[in-house]
Amino acid sequence: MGKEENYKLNRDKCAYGHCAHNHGYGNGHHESCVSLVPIFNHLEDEQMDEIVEVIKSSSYKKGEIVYSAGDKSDSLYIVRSGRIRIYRLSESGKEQLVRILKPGDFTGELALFSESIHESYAEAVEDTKVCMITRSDLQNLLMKFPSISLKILSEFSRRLEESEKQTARVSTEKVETRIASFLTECVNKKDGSMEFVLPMSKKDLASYLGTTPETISRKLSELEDEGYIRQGPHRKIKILDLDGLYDA
Amino acid sequence: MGKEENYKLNRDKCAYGHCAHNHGYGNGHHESCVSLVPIFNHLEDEQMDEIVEVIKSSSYKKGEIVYSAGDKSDSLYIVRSGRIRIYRLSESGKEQLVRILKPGDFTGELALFSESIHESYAEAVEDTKVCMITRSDLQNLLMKFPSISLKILSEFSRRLEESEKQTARVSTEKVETRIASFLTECVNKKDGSMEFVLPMSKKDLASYLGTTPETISRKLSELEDEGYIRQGPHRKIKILDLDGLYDA
DNA sequence: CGTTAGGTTGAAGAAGTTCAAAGAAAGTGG
DNA sequence: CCACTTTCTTTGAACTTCTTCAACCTAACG
Repeated sequence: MGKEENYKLNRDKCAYGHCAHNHGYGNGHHESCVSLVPIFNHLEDEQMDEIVEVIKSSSYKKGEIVYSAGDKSDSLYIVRSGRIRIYRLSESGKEQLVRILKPGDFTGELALFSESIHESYAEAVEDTKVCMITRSDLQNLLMKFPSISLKILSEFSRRLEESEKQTARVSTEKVETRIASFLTECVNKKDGSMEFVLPMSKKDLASYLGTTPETISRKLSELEDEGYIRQGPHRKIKILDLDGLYDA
Repeated sequence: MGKEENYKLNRDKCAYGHCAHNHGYGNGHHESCVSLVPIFNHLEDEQMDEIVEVIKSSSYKKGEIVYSAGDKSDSLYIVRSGRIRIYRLSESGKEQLVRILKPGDFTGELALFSESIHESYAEAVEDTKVCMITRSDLQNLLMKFPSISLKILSEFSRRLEESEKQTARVSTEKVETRIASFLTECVNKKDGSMEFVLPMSKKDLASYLGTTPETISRKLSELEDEGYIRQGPHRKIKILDLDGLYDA
């Protein structure tokens, strides 16, 4: 479990290594995640100050578990740096990768508003720093600054849309199609460039797409043989025929 | 498309057949859905009045489409009576059932807060009445009554949790397990009773669980042969061995 | 009461999983 | 920086699960 400190106490002392990067950037918010994440960074300085008051900070070493299924959930976690893997274990014990959090993303939402038990696991993929807000503090903030709710609602609806799309994909498309559309989306996110690095291991990709590493490996080879893509070392992938990939 | 009327103008005239059921129930809110749905019914009467002002009402005959993928989305739809099927069409043209809305449920959320194009289809399963609030009206309400946001956030997080669970199920469990856990949940919702009616056709169930009607039919027969359940007429199902079903 | 949509059943074939084994990459500690 | 260990990845082959198609049956609906 990560060490937890009251961030308020440290906000001007820069007790963390990462602060070095933030020195001299202007206003006093750079030291916390408040000014970094989309759900808060639209607020006025004074409002941010109020949030900073209730935020706690915590860090996790690579491989550490942030929370487990069954844990009581009473905080919202916001990633400040690093990456967090969110996954589930099915009844039959298989792992299913739900999503990977990057800086600015948050998790812990489910339990904040409805139930209070986590159903998924959160694991630091690399050394990771997070900000935490407790349920009650957050609810106070939401009542006080309704615009935060709108931001979170916006993020929720985006995520819901994505999750439902993912369900539809896994339940109606065959593996090859799922892989193809995943690759296509990687390109879209890269905005044009036909070359990119897979955002996760093929093992995780298999888990995310609802298949096995063996099948991923085979299907990628097939796509390569058919001339749609080329695989480089270190998970590098180059799309050779985007349109062909779509139809495949 | 359903006929649309400004509900405000009619709220005291009872232009709708259903109003007959509501006459004489006490306060003036029973005629609209405001007092019926969880996201609004916790408010004060005066606040509800304000919402009633901006609500429009609309009704759809069985089989009518409420919205289609690709339509611009600018309203939240709240089901007042009837049922609405939400489904997606995959790139390969297959239909995937996302959820079925009952009275009190809402949809249209995605586009209200982030994108503005529907990715799914909404179809009235039976004659259905809905209340609608436009995006801008809703956003005003949310800023004015922050507690509404909390309700919607709560519903979103519940739905998100459910959707992610569904994704995990479809991607890690085999069909028989998915069916078994679906049946188990039907029992849980019925709170104890081991007998219930499938909430949808087996065709829709197949689409919801990511399989085919043929497979559903076969697996249910198998479960029956193995003594876990008994199928009655009219989609009636009785669970004979709940624990066995869990492990199967 | 006939028409249409939903449901069942069989048989054949496709798609994906599993297991085993070996090779490649990444992390660990000297 | 190297050697070592661990984890990830690839490949083959047997096997399982599920889909598909076609036929037939049954319930729902105008």
